[in-house]
Amino acid sequence: MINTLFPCKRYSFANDTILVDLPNDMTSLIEERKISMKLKKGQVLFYEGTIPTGVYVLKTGKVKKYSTGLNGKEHIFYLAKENEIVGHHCLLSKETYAHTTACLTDCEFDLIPKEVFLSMIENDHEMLHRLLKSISHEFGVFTNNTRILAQHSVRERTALSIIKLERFFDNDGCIKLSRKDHSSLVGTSIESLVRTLHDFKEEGAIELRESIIITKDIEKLVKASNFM
Amino acid sequence: MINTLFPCKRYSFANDTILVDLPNDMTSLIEERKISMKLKKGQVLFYEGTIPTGVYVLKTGKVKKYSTGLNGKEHIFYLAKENEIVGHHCLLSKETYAHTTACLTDCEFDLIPKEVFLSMIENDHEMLHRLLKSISHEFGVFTNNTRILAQHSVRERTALSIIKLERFFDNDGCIKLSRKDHSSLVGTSIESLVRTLHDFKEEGAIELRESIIITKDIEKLVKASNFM
DNA sequence: TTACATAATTGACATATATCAATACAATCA
DNA sequence: TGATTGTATTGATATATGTCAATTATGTAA
Repeated sequence: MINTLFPCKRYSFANDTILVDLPNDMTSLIEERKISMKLKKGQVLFYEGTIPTGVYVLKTGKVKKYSTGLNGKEHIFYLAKENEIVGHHCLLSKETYAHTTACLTDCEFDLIPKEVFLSMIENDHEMLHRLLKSISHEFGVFTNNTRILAQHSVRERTALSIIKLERFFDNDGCIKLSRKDHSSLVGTSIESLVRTLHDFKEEGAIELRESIIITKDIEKLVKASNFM
Repeated sequence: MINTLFPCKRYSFANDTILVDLPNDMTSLIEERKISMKLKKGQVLFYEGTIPTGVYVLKTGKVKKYSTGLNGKEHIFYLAKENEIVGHHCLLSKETYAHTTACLTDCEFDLIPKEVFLSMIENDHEMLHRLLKSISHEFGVFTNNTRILAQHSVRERTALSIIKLERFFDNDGCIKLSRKDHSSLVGTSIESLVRTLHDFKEEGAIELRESIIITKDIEKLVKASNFM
């Protein structure tokens, strides 16, 4: 539905198909070598500046990716959910992590050790191409995101964030995210976000229940986002 | 010098080593199939939304990459110069161009046709890895850029832009860029940029001569950028 | 349950920044 | 050379947004 109203592709990363339908030997290699792990809500998967030990497959739960700026203020530039790969960029660029990844909910991960992952892309062309395609696609998404930050108002960015968050949570329009995280995602202060949400509520675009946002009228939000 | 004052790497793309020291058969393949072309200052190399026909190697000159937003306002997210590859992302993601590329100066390009480039990455692992590394690195740079847009003031971003532009032009501190382009790069209005430049001049950080910026005191700019 | 901590909201206010309008300057061309 | 066009600068003003402070609501542990 929302896809007809909104060009979602240019606005979302979606790297959840990199590991599907791999040849059997790959799948069994992963099964054999993967390290399963669980983290609680709020815990950090890896920190900015540290050295990658592998890539993570998020089995259940949701995480935020952010870098830390002035006064320790978080800037969330991406949310990931089930079946997405996390932490592959820095492994591929052979650098330390450029950002921190922390859990928004309780999470389960499979850690694929560095050498396993690297040997996989060394031996499996299909996977290498998927990776390349995925990362190249993200380039366009980032282009869009920086433009939106540079040119759009807080009100417009907030509307856009709700549209994206509805898709991300995919739960009857219910969005569960703290005001702090939400404001870091939009790139504004908590207070400005709260006021904008209040406006959208008044206008009948959303409902607010115990800090949960429920979308009511996406078309109004699309109009408010002023994206085209 | 500036490298000691400033962590340049996290702030610059630098994809100028992808094609150097390739095996002889690659180099001769490129030589054989490349199409040389020249464009005048102001001309467009390719437009947002069109289909890629190959990748371009910028031999001489400088270009801007931008996407067009509200009211046709440009958002410049990257400047490229001699020896950089342009237009490879969309070829790899198999999408239409996510942005426009236009010449800031007279330019010379080598166009490597799509099928030649794709066969190169198919057959040369080294190049594939360089590409992957380069694009993954850009991910971290973009992370930084969005954070700077979200959290830093126009004054801070302007200072940062001058520091980056000095490196980019690499010409005794002389920066030649129109106010319009410069403001699109910083993500602000022309007037706000002009006023900020005026301030930096007053403070002795830069000089302004016939619309050219000459850096005088980088340390002052680093301080003004407030980047750490 | 109560007490405490954390999160969300609201209000008042200061200010950074965009916008509109006018002027000055520079570049190009006939 | 002057005329014309585009670019840069300055001024005045409105407003969106951030900040600080106070209040209310919510969640959590004893």
